[in-house]
Amino acid sequence: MAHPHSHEHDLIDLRAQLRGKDRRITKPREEILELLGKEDHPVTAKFIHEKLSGTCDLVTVYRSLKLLESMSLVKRFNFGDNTSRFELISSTDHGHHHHLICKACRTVVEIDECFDPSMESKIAKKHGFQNVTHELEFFGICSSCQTT
Amino acid sequence: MAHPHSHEHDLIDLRAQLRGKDRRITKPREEILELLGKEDHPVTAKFIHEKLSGTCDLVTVYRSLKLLESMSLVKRFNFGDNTSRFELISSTDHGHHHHLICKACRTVVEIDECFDPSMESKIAKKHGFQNVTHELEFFGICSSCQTT
DNA sequence: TACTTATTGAAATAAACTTGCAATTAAGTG
DNA sequence: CACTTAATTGCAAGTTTATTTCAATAAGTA
Repeated sequence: MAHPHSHEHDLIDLRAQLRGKDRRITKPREEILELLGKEDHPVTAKFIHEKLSGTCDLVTVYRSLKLLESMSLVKRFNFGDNTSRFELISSTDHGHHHHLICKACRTVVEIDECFDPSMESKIAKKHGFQNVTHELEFFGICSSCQTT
Repeated sequence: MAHPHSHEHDLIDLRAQLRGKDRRITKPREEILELLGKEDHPVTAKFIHEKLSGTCDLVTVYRSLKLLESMSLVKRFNFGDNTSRFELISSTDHGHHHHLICKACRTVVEIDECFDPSMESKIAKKHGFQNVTHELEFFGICSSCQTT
C-alpha cells in the first residue's frame, strides 16, 4: 500500500495543524513526514535517522514522531520485538489496516482485510469501555523462508 | 479467566518436557510457573521478580520465561508499551485469546471472542505464507477512567 | 531586524533485556 | 550415598530503545 504523493498532502496537514498552536514547522518534521510518505511499511526511529543520515539527531526523530503521532499524522505499530515502528496515516484508510509479518525474515505485507466492526462495539458494551479500537497483526512464514 | 489449579498440571508438563532433554527442573522455573498459575493476566518479568522477592535473580526470570515460552507453557504478549508480558498457556484455549486494555489505567480484561478463523487461511493462501497466526488486542477507556 | 520562545543537539539517564563467566546445583552413575 | 558432569544461576557488564536536562539555535512575529 504505497502512498504515491500523499506526503505533499501531509505537509499541508502539518502546517495547518501547527498553525496557531505555539508550535513550529521545522526541517526535521518535514523531512520525517516526507520520508514516511515514501515508505511502504512501518519503519523504526533508527531507520529514519539513518535514512536522513545526519541531517538531524536521533533524539529529534523520537520527539518528532511522538508529536506527529499526537497530531494523528503518523501511527505507531508494534510487531512484537519491543521496538516501535511508524507509518504515515493515509487519508484512504485513516491508518487502520493490518500487517502480515514473516517470523523468519521480518518481511511485512500490508493487509486490507478486517473483521466485522460490530465485534468492537459488542466488546465495548459488554465491558463498559469507551472508544474501543484494536491492533491486529498476522504472523507466519513467507514463501521464500519456507525452504525446509 | 483464572487458572484455578492449572499450575499443578503445568508442573507436570514442565517435568515431562524437560526429561531426557539435557535440561533440569529448577526451583526458579517451578516458582515462576506456579506464580503465573495464580495470575489472571499477563505480567512482566519485573513483576514476577518482585513477587518472588529475592528467591532468584531478575536475569533468571528472563531466561526462564524464554525457556518456558519455547516449551509452549507460557505465551508472550505485547500491549504496545515495549514491554513483554507473560501468561500461562491454559489447556482450554491453548493460549489463544485476546485482551481489552484500558489506555488510561492499563487495566486488562480477558476477551473470549475471536473472529472467523477462515480469515487467517484466506490471508495465508493469498500471500503464500505458512503457519499464519495472529495477535489481536483491544484498547479503550474503562468505566472508572471515563470520569470527565 | 530584533525579540520571544519552541525546538534542537549533546550528554546523561532510564528501562528492558542480553551476555560472559565463575560458582552452584540438578541429576545420572558407580 | 558420594562422585562426576554439565546445565543453571548470580553477578557484573554490556546492548538497545527511548527519555530527560539544559544550553544553543532557529522559527514565527512585531
